Amino acid sequence: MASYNVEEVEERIKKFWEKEKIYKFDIKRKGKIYSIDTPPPTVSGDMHIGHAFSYSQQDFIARFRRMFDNNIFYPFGTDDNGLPTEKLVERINKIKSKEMSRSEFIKLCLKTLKNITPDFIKQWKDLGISADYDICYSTIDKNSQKISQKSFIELFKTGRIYKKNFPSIWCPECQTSIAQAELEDKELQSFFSTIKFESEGKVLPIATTRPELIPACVAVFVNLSDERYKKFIGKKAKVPLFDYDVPIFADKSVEIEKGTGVMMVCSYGDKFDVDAINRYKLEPRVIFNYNGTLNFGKYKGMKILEARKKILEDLDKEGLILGKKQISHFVNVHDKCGTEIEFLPTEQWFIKILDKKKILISEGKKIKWYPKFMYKRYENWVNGLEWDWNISRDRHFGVPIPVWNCINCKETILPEEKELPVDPLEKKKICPKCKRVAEPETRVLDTWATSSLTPQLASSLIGNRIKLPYSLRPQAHDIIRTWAFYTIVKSYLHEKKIPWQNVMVSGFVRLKGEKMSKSKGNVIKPKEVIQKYGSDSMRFWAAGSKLGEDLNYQEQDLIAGKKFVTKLFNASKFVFMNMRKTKPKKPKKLEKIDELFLSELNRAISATTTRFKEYNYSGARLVIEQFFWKDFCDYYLEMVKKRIYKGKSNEKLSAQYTLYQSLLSILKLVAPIMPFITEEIYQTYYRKHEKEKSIHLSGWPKYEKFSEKNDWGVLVKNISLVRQAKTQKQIPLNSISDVITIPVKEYKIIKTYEEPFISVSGALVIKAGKEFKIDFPEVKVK
RNA sequence: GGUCCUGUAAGCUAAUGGUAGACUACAUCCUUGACGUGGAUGAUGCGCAGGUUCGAUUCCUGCCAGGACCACCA
Repeated sequence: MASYNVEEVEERIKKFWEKEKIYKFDIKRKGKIYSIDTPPPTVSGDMHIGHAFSYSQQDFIARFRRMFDNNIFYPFGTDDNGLPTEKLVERINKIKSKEMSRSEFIKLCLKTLKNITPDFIKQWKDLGISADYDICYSTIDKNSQKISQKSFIELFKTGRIYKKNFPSIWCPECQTSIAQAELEDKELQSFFSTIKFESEGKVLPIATTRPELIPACVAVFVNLSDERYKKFIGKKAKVPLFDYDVPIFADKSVEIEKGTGVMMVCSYGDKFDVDAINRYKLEPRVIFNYNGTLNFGKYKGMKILEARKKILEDLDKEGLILGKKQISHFVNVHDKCGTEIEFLPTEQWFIKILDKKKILISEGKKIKWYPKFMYKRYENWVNGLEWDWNISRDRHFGVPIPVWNCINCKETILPEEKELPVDPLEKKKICPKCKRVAEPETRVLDTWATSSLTPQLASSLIGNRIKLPYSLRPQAHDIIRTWAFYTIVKSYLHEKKIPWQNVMVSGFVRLKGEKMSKSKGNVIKPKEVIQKYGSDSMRFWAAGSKLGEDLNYQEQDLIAGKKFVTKLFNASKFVFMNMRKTKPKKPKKLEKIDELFLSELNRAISATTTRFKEYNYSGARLVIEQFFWKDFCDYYLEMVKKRIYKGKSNEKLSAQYTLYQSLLSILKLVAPIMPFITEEIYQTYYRKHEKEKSIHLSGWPKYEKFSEKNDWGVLVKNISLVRQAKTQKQIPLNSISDVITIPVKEYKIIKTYEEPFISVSGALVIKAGKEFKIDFPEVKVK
């Protein structure tokens, strides 16, 4: 152990942990179980820095709890179900899923996943995430499919799940319906064109950003109190270019000031149109195919944007455009692909949730959110819900909806539980009523319908021994409206329970205040950071900001962690350089200064423990950092050095005992944040004297009441004054000083610790006086 | 438009109703038997305006700036 080789040590320690199964969950271990509903990362090529950030933060808590509570359930999972995986597989294999059969594509997905998942998970191991990787699920594995399908069947049987033909949010790119939670805003440049509609020979101008919807127009709305258009109410309007009539209604939702004050209702431009068409029982004119092309006339087959351009040209030719201006506005897009969404009438499966908004809010309130304000985001989301949860997706790769439909009698046929998991496409079912072959449901479940069951998925791997609520759900704030929300929904609907007692919500990593994204090209790869600085440093960095706060990434911040590792390494080397061969027993009488330092240690343990318990890992880091570097290294070590070198045996033993114990405690306090270096030091110096085979399995340091006296502070202050004086005089810190005068009030305290004080200050005489003063021997001028 | 979060040194980040503390960078000095990948010292800071208070960086209100989420987007 000459100098600390980060790469070599971390690799070796990692192997040690795996070989010794340090993080293996054992239900028989003593102590209350602390259970964590670990987030399953979406499988992709590389870990994102945001992952490194938030998984480190949850691992601090996991490691703290492992040492504190003794028994921790910390499973691992991967999310590889649904669109992101499909897209990844398409990219890797350079194919299009819709051009393959479902079973072919699924096979390819599973094969691709098998190839890339191990390397992906390895990055979590490299970071030192202390999950039990043997308790590992994938959201697409057979067991997960079974549990997810079982959930569907249960909810269907209780009437929570229904099927409805309804204009739903549709992504023309992914060609599937999606849920409200999957919408995102995107700013787009667009033309706001005023189009000439007519009614009885008079002009009715309508402004729109979506002229391609003109042929889908089924009504025109004006405001009842709008003097300009009042006279048209009840009459017909002629739709330009397409030459058919639509009714003109008065509707109070029309804002007089907006656009021209006249609006067209199309099937379907937005949620408002859906609502309006229902209210007035209008016959929709659906002009889009599922793939986002138009379905009629000369525009047939054109993509929406293409058709928009063409229709504008045609309108222009006919002199039907009254005005045109460029605007930028926000539109709803699909969060996975950024495509503008449409509303298309399709038959979809829904979980009814709108009637449970109130209770879902009160369920959310029962959970402790860290930081607290994150609860508000949940509440806002639930309050703003306008759709039931659409759980069907027209995709290939996902958990199949376990249903057959009888076309004849409309009966929905469910599988038996023992048949699960089942792919209806692969199995024939006969309608029990009509005795005819039923049609298999072709769609799959929304990926959240499965990942909202992560507590059950993980628990199922150990015989369902972990019950709701779990102790902790760690996650980032972007998925409060999805993962957190849906998990609360399912736990309530199935068990009438909250899924977890606590939620800790991490912030985001930013770069110069900006969100990192591939498109901006400002992505930092944790792999490379770890290679350069080590996992301990990476984790130390992740502990640098409060829970829930975003953190600006800058490479120089990694230096602090790296230095801290070196310091721990060197301090430990020093301590054991002067240690006896056997474990130093507690002497009958401790030196005063050792006693004082142990009491300071007590204080630090107490502060760290409190902070970790409150998920305040950054506060904990601050305390330990300060205590180890300043109090332990800069002051205590300096004070005991000489005694260690040449003290009498009992004096020496007192120092050795104190050093041994306090360093061990410090290492334990640091262990949740820096698991590698602390394990390395533990194995090198402590293992032969201590019974636990890993520091991470050792008990959290205990603390007792400590005195409120501030002797340590006084001592530190005076030593600091001595150093200040020497620095000002530009002389070495170990130089001798003649007389040090201490203020009367503090003199008594210093006198109590005279030996260590003299040892550090090099004073020949200490005396009481009015104020602090230091005299140096006269230096003869050459 | 609504809800929420954040504004502290050059950068990053704490605590606090009473002298604002680390870290990185910077400057000066110190090579002493753990560590120069070190030690010591130093300089620079509470977004703006009111209010409550003996006293506000902290509590309240407004404003400004940044961010998140939602709504609207004819």
